[in-house]
Amino acid sequence: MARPRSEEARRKALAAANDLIIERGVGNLTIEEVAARSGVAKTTIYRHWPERASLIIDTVRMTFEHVSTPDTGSLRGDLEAFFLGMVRADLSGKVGHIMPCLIDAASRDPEIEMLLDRISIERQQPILTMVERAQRRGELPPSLDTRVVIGTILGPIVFRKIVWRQPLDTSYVQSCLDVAITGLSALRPIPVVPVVPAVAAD
Amino acid sequence: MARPRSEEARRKALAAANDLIIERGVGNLTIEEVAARSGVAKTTIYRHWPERASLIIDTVRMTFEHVSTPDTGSLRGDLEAFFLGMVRADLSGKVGHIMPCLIDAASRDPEIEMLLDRISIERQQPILTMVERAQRRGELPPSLDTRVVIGTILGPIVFRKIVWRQPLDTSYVQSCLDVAITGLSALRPIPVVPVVPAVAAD
DNA sequence: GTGTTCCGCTACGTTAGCGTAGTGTTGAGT
DNA sequence: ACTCAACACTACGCTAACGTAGCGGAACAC
Repeated sequence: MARPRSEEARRKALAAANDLIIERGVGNLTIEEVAARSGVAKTTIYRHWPERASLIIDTVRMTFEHVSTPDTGSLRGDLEAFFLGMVRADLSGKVGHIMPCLIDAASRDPEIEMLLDRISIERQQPILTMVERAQRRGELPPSLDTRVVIGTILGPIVFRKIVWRQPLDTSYVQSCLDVAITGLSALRPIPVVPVVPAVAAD
Repeated sequence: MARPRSEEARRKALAAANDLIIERGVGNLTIEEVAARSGVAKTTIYRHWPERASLIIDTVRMTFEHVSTPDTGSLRGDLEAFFLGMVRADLSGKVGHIMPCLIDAASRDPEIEMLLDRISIERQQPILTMVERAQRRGELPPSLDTRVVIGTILGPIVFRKIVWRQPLDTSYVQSCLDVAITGLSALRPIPVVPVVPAVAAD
C-alpha cells in the first residue's frame, strides 16, 4: 500500500517502556510517559499497541531473550559457567530489575502470568539439559524430581537476588552449587557410584 | 483531653488496607478505596495516617507478626516442622500474597525497603537458631557461611512459592531439606571472608 | 453534665492519565 | 510523480484519586 509502520518508532517506544517499567513498575506504566520519553507520539503508540498489556508483553519479551547452555564436560563446570556468567549478569541488569514487578503483576493479570510461566520454563530448560547430561555421565542419580532439581539449584541464586536483593558474589554461588550438587547426588538411596571417571563397569 | 482515636476505625482501616494490598498491590493502594471498603471516612484515615506510606507500613507490619522456632531435637525435625507448619501456611496465605508486591515496592521506596530488610532478618532468625543448635550437636560443621545456610535452606522453598508461584507440597519440601542438610554437612569449612570483599560482584 | 475532640458525611478544586479526533507533514510503495 | 497511510502535534472530554474544608452528631475525659 503506502507506508509501513515505522520500525524506529517501535524501537524507541519499546526502549522507553523498558526503562519506565524498571523505574515505576509494570503496573504504573503510562502511555503518556512512554510517549514523552521516547519522542513517539501517543497516537502512534496506540496505533502500534491498542492495549497497554500488549506493549508490556512485547517489552518484557524483548528483555528476556537469549539463553545459552554451557557445556564444559562436568556438571559443576556447566553450572558455574551458567550462573557466574549469564545468570549473574542478567539478574544484576534489566532482568533482575523487571522480575519483581513482573511477579507481582502476574498475580493480578492472567496474561502476564502466562508470559511469566513461559519465561520460567524457558529459563529452567538450560539447567535441565545440563542435569540430564550429568545423569548420562553418572554424575547424578538417574531419576530425580525435576522440581527439586530446579528448586535446589536455581532457588538459592534467585532467592538471594530477587527476594533478598543481595549481590551474587562468586563465593556464594560456588558454595550453593556445592551444596546442591552434593545433596542431589545423595538424594536417592539408590546405589550410586561416586564421581569417578567411568572406567566402563561392564 | 476529650476523645481518643477510635481503635475500631484503625482496625477496620488496616484490615481493608490489607485486603486491598493483596488485590491491587502496594503501589495501587488508594485511600479512597480503603475508606469505601472499611466504612471508615476518608478524613479519618488521613487523620490516622497522614501519609499513604505509613498506612502501608502499619498494614504490612501487622501481617508479618509471629515467628516461632520449633525445637524437636534434630535439625531435620526442626526444619520440617518449621517449613511444613508455619512457613507453608504463611506463604500460602496473606504473607505469600503480599510478598511479591512488597519486593517490587522495595525496589522503588527506601522506606519499604528498610521494612522488608527488617522482616527478612526477623524471618531468617529461626533458621539460624536451629542451625546453631545443630552445630552444637555436631550435626553440621562448626563454621558455615550464614548467607549460604539461609540461601540453601530457605531459597528453594521461597523460590518455588514466590517466584514460580507453585504449591509447597510435602514431598518437595522434604526433598529440598534433604539436599540442603546433606550438602551443608559435606561443605568444607571455608576461610572467613573479609568484611570488605576484594572483588565486588554487582 | 459539660466540653472537647473525633467521627462520618458531603463537597470542593486539582491533577494525571485515559483514549479519541482533527490537522498538516512526510515518506515509502507504485 | 502520485498516492495513501503513518507520523507528530494539539486539543478535547472523561474519570479516578488526590488532599482539604466545613458540618452536625456522638463519645469519651473530666
